[in-house]
Amino acid sequence: MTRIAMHNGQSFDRGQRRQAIVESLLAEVFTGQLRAGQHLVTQDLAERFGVSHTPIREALIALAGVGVIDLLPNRGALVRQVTAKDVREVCQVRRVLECEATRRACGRMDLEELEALAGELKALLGSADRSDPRFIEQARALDSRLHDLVAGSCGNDFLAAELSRLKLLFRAFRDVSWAYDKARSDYRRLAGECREHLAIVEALLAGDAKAAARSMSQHIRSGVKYWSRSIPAATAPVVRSLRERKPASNGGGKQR
Amino acid sequence: MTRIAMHNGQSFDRGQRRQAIVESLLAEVFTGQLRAGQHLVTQDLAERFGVSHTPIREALIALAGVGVIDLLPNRGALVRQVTAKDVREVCQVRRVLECEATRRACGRMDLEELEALAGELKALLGSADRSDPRFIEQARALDSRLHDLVAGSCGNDFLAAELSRLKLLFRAFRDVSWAYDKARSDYRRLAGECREHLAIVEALLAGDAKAAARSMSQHIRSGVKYWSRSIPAATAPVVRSLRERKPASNGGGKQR
DNA sequence: AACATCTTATTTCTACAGAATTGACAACGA
DNA sequence: TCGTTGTCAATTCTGTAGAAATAAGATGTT
Repeated sequence: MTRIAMHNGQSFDRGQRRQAIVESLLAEVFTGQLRAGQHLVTQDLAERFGVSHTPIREALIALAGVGVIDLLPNRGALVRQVTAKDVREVCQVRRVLECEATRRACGRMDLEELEALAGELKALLGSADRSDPRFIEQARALDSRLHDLVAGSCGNDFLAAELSRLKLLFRAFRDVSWAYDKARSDYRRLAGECREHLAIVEALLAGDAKAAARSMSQHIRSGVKYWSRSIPAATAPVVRSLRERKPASNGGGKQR
Repeated sequence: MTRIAMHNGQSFDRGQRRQAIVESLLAEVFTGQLRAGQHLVTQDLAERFGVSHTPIREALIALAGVGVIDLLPNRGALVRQVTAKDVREVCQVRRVLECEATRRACGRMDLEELEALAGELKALLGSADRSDPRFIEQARALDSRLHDLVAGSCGNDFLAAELSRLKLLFRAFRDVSWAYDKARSDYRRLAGECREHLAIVEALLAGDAKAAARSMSQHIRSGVKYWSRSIPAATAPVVRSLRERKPASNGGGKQR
């Protein structure tokens, strides 16, 4: 029996390898171990994961479907170049969908969960030491919880799935462009985010769908504004030695 | 040199096969040759396309990424069951995004193209014989042109790509549920659609983004309302055992 | 540059190991 | 007797590995 070791130490059996590799590679994109523009060579990955190149190839096809890499016929896979424009565009779409989800979720959400979120957000805002690494961690966790709660309560599974895909893309893009520049985890921004989150949660608690959607829109807008300042510099220097060529369309991949 | 023959008679060389197979299978889903719930067997497909099962597998992975089939580990691929709920959910998302695209496109669009569309829509509405098969054809063509024009002019490539993906899904769902029931190509509905299209185009010509988005929203809403009536009946009876057996003695018996 | 050749990497094929399902058949209970 | 249930071998299909085919890029020569 063959098993493969993944980033998280788990191993997987036959029939689960592709998925395991997909997740592992995603994690590597998030952490910046795989950089934008980088050429992924199937043979190398195969050796690294201790499998043949077949499941690697399949994982790459799946990743292209998510939109994290580009597949060029006969020339392999590239971690997607991310321009500020890409991030802006993804965020515009995300904003529209998050707002819709917020409107739909309003009034159908678990109030206890919302109250708990509100409480934790307030506690976090009141806490003295914002440079505590745990502050960052908690802020991110709360962000995830809020967005997941909204998506899960919007009553539209397809919408929820789309949002989780966009979140994934957004995270990948953001983290790739950040890998070089840790200083960006800027505390003022995080506190601002908390306040935005709180505004959303309070509108949701009040059952005011319009206000909640407005707050959500504002929240994402200010995020875009913030990130887009940091992105162009990070994406510029990546040289692409491959000749530019058209057929960007893989199976389900986004064309850009 | 190996080439494979596709549904449309084209053939493709190495490096384009997966894409070709994806498109071919998509077309078969559209036309109802592949029905919801049907089990896709890689070997059969491989023989049918005259390739080994490797590129077939890859195509199936890509199709799963698009959302047209489900992939069950160690148990192959199923053409997705489509419930009325699925269609509703996809349409909700599509409505939100189409409206956003409409708002963004408003004022940046090619006025000549819009005028031309308006003219053709009016001509179509005025034409006497609505049961002419060409009426249907033209109505659909104009629908495509309008939505493509909006998507292409919205200034957000990612949004445009998302819309084209949703359109694909929507078409797949609609056509699968229709394959049995041709009578659904109902002329009154088509004429109504034309009027909705005309309203959108006129608002766009007037540069009234709000009105255009509202018309677009109305257009998609009325579409959903219409389709969702026809879908439950079509999706209910498609239960079948996972495995479809070939007649042992006669190799000529086509698998449907 | 233009061309021929070499090298590397991708794509496809073939073969086989492991899952899942079928179908036969026996044991059991009504 | 009939129908149900459980077991097991046979079959079919999926998933992976490894080899073969071929395309793209690199190198070297003129």
